[in-house]
Amino acid sequence: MNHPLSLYNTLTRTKEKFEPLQSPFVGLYVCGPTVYGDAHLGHARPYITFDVMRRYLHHLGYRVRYVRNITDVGHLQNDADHGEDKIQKLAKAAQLEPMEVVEKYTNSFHRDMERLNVLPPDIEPRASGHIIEQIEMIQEILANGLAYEANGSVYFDVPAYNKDHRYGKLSGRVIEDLLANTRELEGQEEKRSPLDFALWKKASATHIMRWPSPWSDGFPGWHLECSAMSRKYLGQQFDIHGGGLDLMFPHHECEIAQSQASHNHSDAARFWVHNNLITINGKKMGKSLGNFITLGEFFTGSHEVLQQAYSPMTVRFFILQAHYRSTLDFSNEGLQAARKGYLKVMNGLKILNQLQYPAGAEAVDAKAEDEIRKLTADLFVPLNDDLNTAKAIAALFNLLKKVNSMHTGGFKLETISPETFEQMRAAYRTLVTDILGLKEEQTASAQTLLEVVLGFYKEAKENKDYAKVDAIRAQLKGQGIVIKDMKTGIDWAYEE
RNA sequence: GGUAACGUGGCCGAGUGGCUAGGCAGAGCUCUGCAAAAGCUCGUACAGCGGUUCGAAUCCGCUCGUUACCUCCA
Repeated sequence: MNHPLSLYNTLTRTKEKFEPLQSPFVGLYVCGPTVYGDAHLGHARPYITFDVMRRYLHHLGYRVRYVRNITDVGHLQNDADHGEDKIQKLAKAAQLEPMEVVEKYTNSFHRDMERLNVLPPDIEPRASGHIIEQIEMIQEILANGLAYEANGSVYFDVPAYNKDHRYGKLSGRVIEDLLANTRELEGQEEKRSPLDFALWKKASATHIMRWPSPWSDGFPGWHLECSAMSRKYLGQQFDIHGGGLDLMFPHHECEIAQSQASHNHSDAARFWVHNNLITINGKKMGKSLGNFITLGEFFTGSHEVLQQAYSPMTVRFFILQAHYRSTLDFSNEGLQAARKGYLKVMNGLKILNQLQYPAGAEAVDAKAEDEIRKLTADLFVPLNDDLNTAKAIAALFNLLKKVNSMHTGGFKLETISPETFEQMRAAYRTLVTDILGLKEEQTASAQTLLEVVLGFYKEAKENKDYAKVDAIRAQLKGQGIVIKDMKTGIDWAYEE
């Protein structure tokens, strides 16, 4: 596969040319949601980011297997919940079965993702469905002498592992520094070192999410599922592992250690890719901070800080207008700007679909031809540089100016060749719909009705019945549609 | 405290040594029955102070400020 795609690899802290282990196949694993609450804007970022990555890899000709898990068991807490499972806690409070909670929020997550036009992963494994694989992995690590059992629980032996491998290589941590800053926490007396983390945790008598194992009735440690499931579906070594920056330590660090300790393959994934966080008033949007806005609230506008509802495509565009490794600050102004930008891009797509190359009128001007060819080529260049969607969108706007001029007649279509025209049209469509994953939010039937109304408008206009003309215009404006009277005809556009 | 980042014009946000990023907002013009849309034009930038260089938003140092991870979190 000959292409110039490079990605920033957290492991090496550099951009590296992307080469799959077994071209044309690409294995991509992304840490999925913990399903105990509705997804918020912060969750949308990794899933949109890696959705675009997956779409772009596909565009380049790779055959991608995209695996994104559902975490539905076992996230231990060491704080006020005293080791209770989050899902279990919520279930008790609501008098629900834990799996009922899991199902509810899994469904809600899927709905949100669908609205955001995030394609479903090829495999979406659940942690609860892979207990056996996780137990197997623990046994392997035990056999290699890098874990130990204590009172029915099993812990990963970080200091032992660190003798031959470097625990902390991904996040740049040094074990001595970590030890020097460890706090005394409750329930850790079973551990030999405070850095050790649970592979299997014995369930207390009241803990209802539990599975049998060689060591106790209990549940797997929270880093283990990703290691076990990525190996099962992508192999011991695969191409790309993605997730949020906040998962880098300890989650991904532990994944690397577990994989190395169980099957002796360095790093599990060759590329470790991390998206940055979404902030609100400069602070990370997160569950624990209580400063999050759910995606559902965005779509309906039902949150006090939202000045209006923001559609799924507005949210998607907002996220894509920043590079995935930069923090992105939420603001109403930013969302409103994104909304206008999105509509502008979609209006361009509509225009492009209508444009027809004038038959037999070819009068190619070398300068115009070069200009369009260059603007078209520029569309994809930024994506090869670590998936810079922000820059690609900027390039899109530059081309869009020309497209709009073609539509209004300022740029004569015949000054470029039919081939250049078709290439431009195809490139614009491909970038917008296939790669960036932006789609029309208006239904097709509504558009058909609109054409009918425009017929009446045209008629009133020809009769100089301006009262009717203005009335139709006002009515449509109320629906977010504006009418454009141009020399070349009547058209409509989404009100930006 | 340790580790990792960041600080760009009214707002958002690209940019890893020289070539207009882009969007939103604002001003003007063209077009128009009036509009709208679109196009064209315009303005205030690179936290501060030093340094390297023919040349720095971009490299180095210091100062100030902000954030993230180290504890569940995308």
